[in-house]
Amino acid sequence: MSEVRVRFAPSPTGVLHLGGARTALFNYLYAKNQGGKFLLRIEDTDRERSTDESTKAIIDAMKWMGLHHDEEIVFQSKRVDAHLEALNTLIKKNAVYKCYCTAEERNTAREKAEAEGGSYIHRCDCRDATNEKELPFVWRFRMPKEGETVFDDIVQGTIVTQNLEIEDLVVARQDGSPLYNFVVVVDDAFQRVSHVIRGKDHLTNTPKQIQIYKALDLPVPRFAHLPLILGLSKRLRSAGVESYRDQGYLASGLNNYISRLGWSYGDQEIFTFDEIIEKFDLTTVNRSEGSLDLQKMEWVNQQHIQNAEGRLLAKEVVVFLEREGFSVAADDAKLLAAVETMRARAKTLVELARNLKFYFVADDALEYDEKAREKFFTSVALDRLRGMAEALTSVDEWSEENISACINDFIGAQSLKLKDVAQPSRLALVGRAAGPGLWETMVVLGKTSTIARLSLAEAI
RNA sequence: GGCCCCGUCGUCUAGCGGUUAGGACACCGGCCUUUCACGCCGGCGGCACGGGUUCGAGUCCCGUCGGGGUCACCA
Repeated sequence: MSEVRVRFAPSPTGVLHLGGARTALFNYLYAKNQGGKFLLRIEDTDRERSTDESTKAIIDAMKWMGLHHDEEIVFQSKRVDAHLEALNTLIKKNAVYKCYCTAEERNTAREKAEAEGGSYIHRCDCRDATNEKELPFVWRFRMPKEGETVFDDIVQGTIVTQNLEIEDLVVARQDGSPLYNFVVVVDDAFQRVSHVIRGKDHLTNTPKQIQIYKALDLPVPRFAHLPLILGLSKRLRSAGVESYRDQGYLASGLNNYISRLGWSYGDQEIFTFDEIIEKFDLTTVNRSEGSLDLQKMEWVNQQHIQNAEGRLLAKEVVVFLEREGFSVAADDAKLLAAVETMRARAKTLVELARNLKFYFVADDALEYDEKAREKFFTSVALDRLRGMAEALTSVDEWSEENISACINDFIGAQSLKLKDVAQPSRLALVGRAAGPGLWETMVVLGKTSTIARLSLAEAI
């Protein structure tokens, strides 16, 4: 069996949005699952709209997602010679013809067709004209007029198109520059692409391209057209992968979520990246289109935050802590410990970083939640906090066990219950009425900070 | 409008002629508990509609309706 070679071929006209990201991901997954190659081609022949910034943004986004391409990136704009050569082949084979029709002529014909309630398919006398004219022309492809074009789409099933329904598409502009449906064939053949995996919006291009493959005597690849992602609000639609990265998504979480849009593996929801690669199967991809569910996406990300290796999570969150104004080393022992106390409480890295701030703020700069302060910092409570602070000075080995024993002695001596002091102390230590368990919080904070914060607590 | 594709809880999905139609998110209860989470238990909620085929249809066929894609000298 020949090697599986797939490609992702974005046009660099904007950011890599989720739809494109999923196409790239599915290509990558299929390639890796099959032990094949994942190629990247930048379709930058539309000079008007293509930008270098966009190219860079797409490459960066893919890199972040972990979708590393094999072989050199192919820039379509650098392949015009090959395109022109292929065009020459078509000309020699009489597979294309000169069409002299003007834009006005086409427009009136189109309007007429639409007025009659049909669709416009360009047909003119140029195809059968025998005499050359000294007029501007485009090259049109001589589409078969009879029969049908059939292909077996891996996800969509058998697609049959009547050849009469396929237009004699223009293959090269008046200025001689080749057009998309033509160059995509030339380039896919050049890169020896075995499977074309792309969005379903390309479905109607496929029969045209198949006819071009045949005219050029090139092997026709297999096709797989992915259902589109619907229900994206305009804002979500335009949001690039990097905006999700900035919102605190882990690459593994984002990949997991978007892979499940159209693909599934029994009842399993959470997958590591390697697991998706191992289990991915194009033939089980759904035909129906799906839509984004931000809440579920967050939940999936949360699961990945919970499962992530501690050092990796710490490394990821450092950037977000930086944004909150805290500079912490990725391998800082306190950070590592702090992350462990908080990971179950964050859906995103942004949230995790915010929750972690209190560990790193100066003891006398800790701010208290106003509502909680009014509720818990009663004068009785504050007395108890100071008592606790004093009792804790006697703890030598600063462990959860010893801290817990010390505090229990303290409250036992006063016939109190843990409930009586838990929330006031939490507020004094964390600044909020919610947070990790007290003992673990104290351990991470350290003896000095713990005692300082308990003593510093004040009513308004 | 022509052509093409799709249609299971609100959302993502399992199902591949015989199931009490399963799971997940969200939502609502409860448990756990020093708070908030996490976790656990339970609940709500679905085969778009109408015809066939069949002993039997979410599963097969046709139609209707609904949704989407595409109809460039863009990619």
